Amino acid sequence: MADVAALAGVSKATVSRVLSGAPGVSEETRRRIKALVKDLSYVVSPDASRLSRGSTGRIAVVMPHTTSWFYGAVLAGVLSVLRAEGLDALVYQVADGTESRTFFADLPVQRRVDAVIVVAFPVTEHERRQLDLLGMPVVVAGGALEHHAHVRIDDTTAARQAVTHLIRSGHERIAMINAAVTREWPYAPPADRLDGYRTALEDAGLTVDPRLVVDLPWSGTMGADGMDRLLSLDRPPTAVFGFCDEVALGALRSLRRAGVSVPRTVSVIGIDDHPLAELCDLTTVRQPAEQQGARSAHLALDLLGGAPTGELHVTLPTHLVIRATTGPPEDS
Amino acid sequence: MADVAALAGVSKATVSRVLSGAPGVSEETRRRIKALVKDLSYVVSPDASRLSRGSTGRIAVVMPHTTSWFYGAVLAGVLSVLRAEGLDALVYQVADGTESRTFFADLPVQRRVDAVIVVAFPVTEHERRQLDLLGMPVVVAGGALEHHAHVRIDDTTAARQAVTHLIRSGHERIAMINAAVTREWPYAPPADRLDGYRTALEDAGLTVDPRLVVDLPWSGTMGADGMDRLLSLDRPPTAVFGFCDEVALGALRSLRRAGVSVPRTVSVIGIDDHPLAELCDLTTVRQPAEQQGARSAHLALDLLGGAPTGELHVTLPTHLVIRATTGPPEDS
DNA sequence: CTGTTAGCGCCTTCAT
DNA sequence: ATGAAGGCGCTAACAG
Repeated sequence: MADVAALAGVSKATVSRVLSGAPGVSEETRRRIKALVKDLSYVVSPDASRLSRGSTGRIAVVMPHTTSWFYGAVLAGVLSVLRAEGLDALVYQVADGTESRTFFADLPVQRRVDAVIVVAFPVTEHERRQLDLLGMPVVVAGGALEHHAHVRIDDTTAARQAVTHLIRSGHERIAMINAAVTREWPYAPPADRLDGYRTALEDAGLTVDPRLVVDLPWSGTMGADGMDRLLSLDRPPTAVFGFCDEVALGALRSLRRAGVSVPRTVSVIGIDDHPLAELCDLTTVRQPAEQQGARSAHLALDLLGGAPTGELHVTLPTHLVIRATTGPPEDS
Repeated sequence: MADVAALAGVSKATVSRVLSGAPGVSEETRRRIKALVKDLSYVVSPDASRLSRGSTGRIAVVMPHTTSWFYGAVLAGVLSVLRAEGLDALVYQVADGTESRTFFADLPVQRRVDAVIVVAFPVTEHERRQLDLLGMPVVVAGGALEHHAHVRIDDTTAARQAVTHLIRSGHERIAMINAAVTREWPYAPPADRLDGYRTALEDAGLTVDPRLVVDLPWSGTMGADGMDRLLSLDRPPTAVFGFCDEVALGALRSLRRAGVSVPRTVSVIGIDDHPLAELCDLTTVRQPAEQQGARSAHLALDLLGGAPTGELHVTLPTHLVIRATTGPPEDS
């Protein structure tokens, strides 16, 4: 910048003003400096700028992993909003317990970012306190956290929408394959979807048969495993509600391999509307993943702006998407 | 840091030495300062540190989108390596033509990072030149770029593995549903997979029937659309090779809806080994996405270290994964 | 409107 | 082994 100033015959201050669009520079010198800057293809050093300005111009996105659709979509939403605002995103992947421990112990985001967006992450009480003493805005996408802004869906409602659809189709023996929430697959509050399943049944005057609820730790094939278990029952269910689409797709595999007709003999429904759900003709409840990311980013920006103008706790709606894996039960 | 120095009764220089692990400090003062630092839970400002040191401690990851499995997996690989090295990742999503244009015009990564990892991105000649004048290491993951390091698979070979598997199973009328590469879905070199398809057929003494090659611009359902087209042929193929798993899964949907038995009447194969391929029992050729990310990150680190010790052009192997969507043709 | 003067927080010679 | 001083590149008061 010193060079530019010298070549333009002005002071660094003036160049700085031009580059930051600050007022108080004559149109003419402004034009001259701009031309020179373009000529030299000069760009300011954000770090130096931030050092003296105070803010980093970056925000951290913390997620357990980046591979599955949900996290990718949330990230996409965050990025598109931040880019528009000229902010950079630092992505931190905090997968297993070890990484989580060191992350919250070292808090590597300290002094590196102006705000943190935590994506669908089960935060312990201790970790929450760590987050608090970070002293910067924290917003949660796809979950909730005491004392902090968040954007999410209502998991209980989503589950009810799914199960109610099955009930309305005439089903009475409805099973649920539930994912025990772990560090590796934490993307919904532990019990919300199960609660939705239960209340939907109860509201319809149906009883909850504990044998029809399969609880498994997350794995790529847990949906298939869960379905196998259900198929080995004396009286298998006529419909299955999967914790999420990936679980439901796993259930479909077991049914296909077992030669069970879908939806004639067994109906299957999930939650998410994963892109591949469409290709598998899976009935599901859609949740807006990208929007959750985008709204979180907006919330973070608001918080940064100092004026939390809107609501700090956003719940986005979910919608039933009926495809080909659900239908009336065989004997009805 | 000034505070720490004052409280410890030493100079900032000493504190700095301790914090950066530099030699020339007595064990005793070192211990004392460390304790104090922990007490105050003080951390250095990376920005300030970098300002005076010169490097940013960050590297940029540029990808067309973050939603699909491949990109997420590559990102995961990159992140795990960088984290181990204490480097931060700035993620840039450059989706459509407009974003791409502004990205390469403004080069927002300038002065913000020490190196750039470009993920599976079709770079034009002009853009390549822009990248060159960035003056920092650029490595390509999942693709190749003149003058730059890269990590990828051999797409031609992968396609040959897939098609050869079909040929060995006895198929002769083998179709390909090819994704016309676009900005939105650029994750393989335009013609490589098609070439692999062709040479595999030719090597087996089979003729390439142009009617069996469907070229469609990328979309979520292009696999299904392509399959519909193939099914409407006078003599439909007995096997279909999809550009990638998502295309193959789309083909499966069309076959299922049309009541065509798989693999009895038509076999289907893809490339990727997408996590859901397993749930759909899809035969495919696996490519190591996460590894491509990890290796790219290592390459970037090497380049940063100044000593490009290893090979700068890495090609990772792919493997056939046989599942349930391929088998011998009906009449053989 | 423009230039001068201080820092921002840290690292790095060079002395001591 | 430690301290003092200068500078990294830029912005933010103040002056003019």
